[in-house]
Amino acid sequence: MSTERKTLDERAQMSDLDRLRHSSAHVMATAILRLWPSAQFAYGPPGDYGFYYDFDLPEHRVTPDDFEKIEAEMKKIAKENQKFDYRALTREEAIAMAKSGRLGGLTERPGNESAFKLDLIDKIPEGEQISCFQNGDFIDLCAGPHVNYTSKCKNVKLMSVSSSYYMGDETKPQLQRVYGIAYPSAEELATHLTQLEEAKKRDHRRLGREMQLFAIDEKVGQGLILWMPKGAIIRQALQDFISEELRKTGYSQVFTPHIGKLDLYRTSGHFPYYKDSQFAAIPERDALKKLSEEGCTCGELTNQLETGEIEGFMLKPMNCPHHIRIYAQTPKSYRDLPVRLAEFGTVYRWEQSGELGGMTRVRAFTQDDAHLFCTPDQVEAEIIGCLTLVKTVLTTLGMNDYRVRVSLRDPDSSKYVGNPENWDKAEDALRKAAVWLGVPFTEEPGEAAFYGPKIDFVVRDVIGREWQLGTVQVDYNLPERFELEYTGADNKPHRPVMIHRAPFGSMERFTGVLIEHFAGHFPAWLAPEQVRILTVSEKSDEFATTVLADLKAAGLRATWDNAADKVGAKIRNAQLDKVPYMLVIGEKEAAEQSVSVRHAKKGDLGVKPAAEFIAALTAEVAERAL
RNA sequence: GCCAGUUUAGCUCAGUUGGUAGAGCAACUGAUUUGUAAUCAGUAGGUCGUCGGUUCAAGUCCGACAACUGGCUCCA
Repeated sequence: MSTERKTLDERAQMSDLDRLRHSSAHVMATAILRLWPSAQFAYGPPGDYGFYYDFDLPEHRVTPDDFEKIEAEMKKIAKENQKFDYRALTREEAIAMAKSGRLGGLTERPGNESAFKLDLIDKIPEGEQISCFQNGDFIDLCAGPHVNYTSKCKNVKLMSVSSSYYMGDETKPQLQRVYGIAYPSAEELATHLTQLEEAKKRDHRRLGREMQLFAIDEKVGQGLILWMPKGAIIRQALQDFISEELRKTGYSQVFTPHIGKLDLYRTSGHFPYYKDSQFAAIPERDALKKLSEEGCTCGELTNQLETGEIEGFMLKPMNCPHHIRIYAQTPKSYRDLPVRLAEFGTVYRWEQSGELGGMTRVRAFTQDDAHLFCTPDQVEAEIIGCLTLVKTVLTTLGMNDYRVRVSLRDPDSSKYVGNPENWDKAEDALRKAAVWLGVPFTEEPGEAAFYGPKIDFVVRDVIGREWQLGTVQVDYNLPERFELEYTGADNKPHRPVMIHRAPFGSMERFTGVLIEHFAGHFPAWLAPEQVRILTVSEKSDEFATTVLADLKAAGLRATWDNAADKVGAKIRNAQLDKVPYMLVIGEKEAAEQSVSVRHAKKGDLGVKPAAEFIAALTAEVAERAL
């Protein structure tokens, strides 16, 4: 949520829904003031599903226990049907009202001036109309627009309380923030709440545990994913899929260690510049011993590691430097380019503890990484190759709702490395590639990294959340820092361009998003258990044994539920385990060598000869059908 | 890292003003041989997140720490 002031134009275009939500924020502020009159409000915009308001209230910490009270007051205010009145103010009037505590208050509040409102007034450009809105006794500095009456704001529900920094600035004091949702009708509100329940059911953290796909263990460490056998099957299937595509498109696969010398990262510029987001450096054994004998402090050690007086190692925060050194092993000619080095490379980053969550934000993750080294002329074709791969990946998985973000440099800034002509060329290449791709894309000037422009794929999941997954980045910086070269047709040394790309982003985040995308119902090629045989009674055991052996011989992941349960119970269990195919085998099927096929999502698929089913499923898996 | 909330059996949860820790599901054992979403009975399972404090007595009250959840900040 941007805290920048919206222009009047943007405000005039505010949707009816946003008006309702913004007005609901005012109603909530009114309610909170009735309960705690000293509250000082800062900023209360509409959001995706509702609204929030940030405020300072030292006398009371709002907790979810207070929601009932606040909501009751809000309902009362809605019932009072207060009118939202607009009033234009001169800057002097506005400042006077803020100083008296009247802005963002129900009354004048001597000795409790509206400091945030004063600051907001200060931020309103000279010449722009300053205004306030009043509903009942509550007056708030506000450009609007609003709904006409508070009675419109009756379908609201407070959702959570949290904290935020004023203007999103970490150095500013923390405020309390209460989030609520608001809809025009009670039905829409109820629908949204139902959707939230559904979303909870497909939460990858919950499904990951229930389906035993992965675990995060307190003893192992925060943000460190343990892939359990079933999760590992999914990951392996995904890696096989990528590897196959890489072979088809001329990549070379490499392997590199998980650590590298600090000097490597001094050259790449990642150490010590990004040291706060990396695991601490590992000093060399001998250096450590010597320093300890000299009685060296921790601070001195850190210092010497940074300056390079003592050497050490680092868990790799990215794979590029290793790949670069592979490129540099032999002299390259323009005829050798492009060189495409791929690796499922595990990297380690020290994310702040509060940022960790499930599989989507972790401290050790494996990128489906590759680095392409090419001539400036090849950049466009290589980018198109990368985008094709990302598109293939997303299409294969049925993730068709995505947008593409092209991050370009800020033309007014000088922080970028590489020469402007190459930047123009690369940005143009990215733009062309995005057009060629034929999906909606936005250009975002100023969003490029200092080393080059990039394209990100932002995938929208089934419940509307967006995830940044695949990425393709052009890099002029690292080839420079590592002094990479190739010999051109002119027999002179040239500097290659490097492209970083990862279609999944990381195996962890991608799998997490996939779990939610499929709600745990993976297509057969990914499902940890593809088929389960359910026998009706022991009378069919002999045939079931044959079918199981045939399934396994066909390379399918099959099991047999031969417990003494009723078929109904076996189906229920298989269904809860989200096994895509269930084969019911009873005396009838055994007699005709057939299986009664049931699909976890499609239901009853009828009786088929066993051999026919096995052939069909084998084909389905091979073509990675959804 | 910051703010807030949460933490009781593998899972979902109950546990009264402080007085010997409970249910359902799962697991295990036995019986049942069953036809498209739950067969019956029994058994076992807990240092109530960890450490400390108050108290005759702590799952319950207080403190510190940890993990998790929701946000904030961050994501090369």
